Amino acid sequence: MSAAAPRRTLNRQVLADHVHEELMSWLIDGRLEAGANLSIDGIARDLDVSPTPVREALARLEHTGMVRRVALKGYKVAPLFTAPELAQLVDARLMIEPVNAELACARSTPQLVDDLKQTIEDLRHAPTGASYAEFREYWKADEDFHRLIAEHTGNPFILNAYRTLGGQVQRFRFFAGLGVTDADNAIAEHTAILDAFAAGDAAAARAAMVAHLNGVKQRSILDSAEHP
Amino acid sequence: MSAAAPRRTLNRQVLADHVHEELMSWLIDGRLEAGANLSIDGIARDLDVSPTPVREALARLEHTGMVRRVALKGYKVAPLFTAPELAQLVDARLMIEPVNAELACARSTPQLVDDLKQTIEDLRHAPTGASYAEFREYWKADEDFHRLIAEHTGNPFILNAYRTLGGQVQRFRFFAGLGVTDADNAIAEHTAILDAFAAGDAAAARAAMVAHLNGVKQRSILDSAEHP
DNA sequence: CATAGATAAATCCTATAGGAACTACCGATA
DNA sequence: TATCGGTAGTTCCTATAGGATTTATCTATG
Repeated sequence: MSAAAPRRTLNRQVLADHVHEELMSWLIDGRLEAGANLSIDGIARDLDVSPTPVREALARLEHTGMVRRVALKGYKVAPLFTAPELAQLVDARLMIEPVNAELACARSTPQLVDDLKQTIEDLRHAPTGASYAEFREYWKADEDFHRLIAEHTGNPFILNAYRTLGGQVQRFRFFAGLGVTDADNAIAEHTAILDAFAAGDAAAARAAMVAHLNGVKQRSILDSAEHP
Repeated sequence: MSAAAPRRTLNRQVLADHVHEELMSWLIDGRLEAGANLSIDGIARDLDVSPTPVREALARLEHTGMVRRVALKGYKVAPLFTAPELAQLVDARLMIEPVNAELACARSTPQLVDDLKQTIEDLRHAPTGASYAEFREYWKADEDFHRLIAEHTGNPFILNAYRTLGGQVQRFRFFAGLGVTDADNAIAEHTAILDAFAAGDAAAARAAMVAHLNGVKQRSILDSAEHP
């Protein structure tokens, strides 16, 4: 690149971050087929970037489970979940999130209740169309609700464990297409959890979270049966 | 590098993997001070490698929590744990591992029982000296015990969540220096868990794991009070 | 016709070059 | 003396070059 001028000299931001976000959005939106090869050079060409930042972005992405790496072979998009895997994912969430709800409720603040209420409002108003952009708004509101609770446990390790699951949740939700089908259920169940928070009833919060996740589990299994 | 011949032409393995393991061992062994700058170029010089694989290794390492990154600033060794953080870490383990014990016990096999017994043997025979090499043997036996159980839940997401914690456990264990002080307790408590597995009593396995982790929590707090 | 070998392309991986920003230090000037 | 400015060094970040290996294609031979 001695003839052509450098493309981004004043753009004081890390290119690898941009690549990372771009790939993330491709993966969440399902623009990439499961099992597809993620060629480093190819992505670099597509994004008009050198392979170096692509390499770094993929390395960061690997631990989310959305991308698999084989040494000296390259990266691939991880395969889609099977129905049993969907159930297992919710089982793992059932291990963590009810405790989160109980802990967060015990340390709840009016601010938290307001924030949670806001995510439910967002959920209610988010379009449930099939478009990826729309779907993402819905997903974000849903994710925010659960993440806020995880953050309010006050335990960073728990939050980290929840995040580890969350990376997978993204793909799971897209795959199952729940954003379109179970909005009413999700809003009702989130509201039940919120009510427990507002009342300061930690045991009820825990129970409501269990009920919610069991609902998610059942509905996702049904959905995945319809879309083999 | 046109004059000097390429250093590793036949070495058919990824250099970034080697750098990754090397950094990991530096971090676990405590050879790196907390808060120290991890200069990409500097590490490259030290390991006689170009910055590219170092960059990739650090990107992979970031999610373990042992290393922090600030865009355009570089990487630093994460600060050591405080006593409340140690307690929180065990709290997070208490959320996951008792369930693991219950699930794994329900699906237990003679093979698993044998493997667990072996880790206890290793624990018993591992030197408890202050040398890093010795300490690592002890830590590995301990880690194997807990990981085997997590693997036998049959739920890859749970295993993943446990691993997320595990990355932190490494530093925690080194920091607190438990490997030297509580070997007898750990062996006894692991044996109690093993007995429950051998008897096929899932509830007892769960209870024994709770007791073990509570023991770890108390002892680590005591230790960290002694070594401020 | 089928198969073996060679050529070309794609790919991963590492090294190197160089730009931009920050830091430290040192000398010159008000 | 104190402050300002410049220079060298370090560091992060990205681009580019090139080696090694695999894959695909195509040709030549049995």
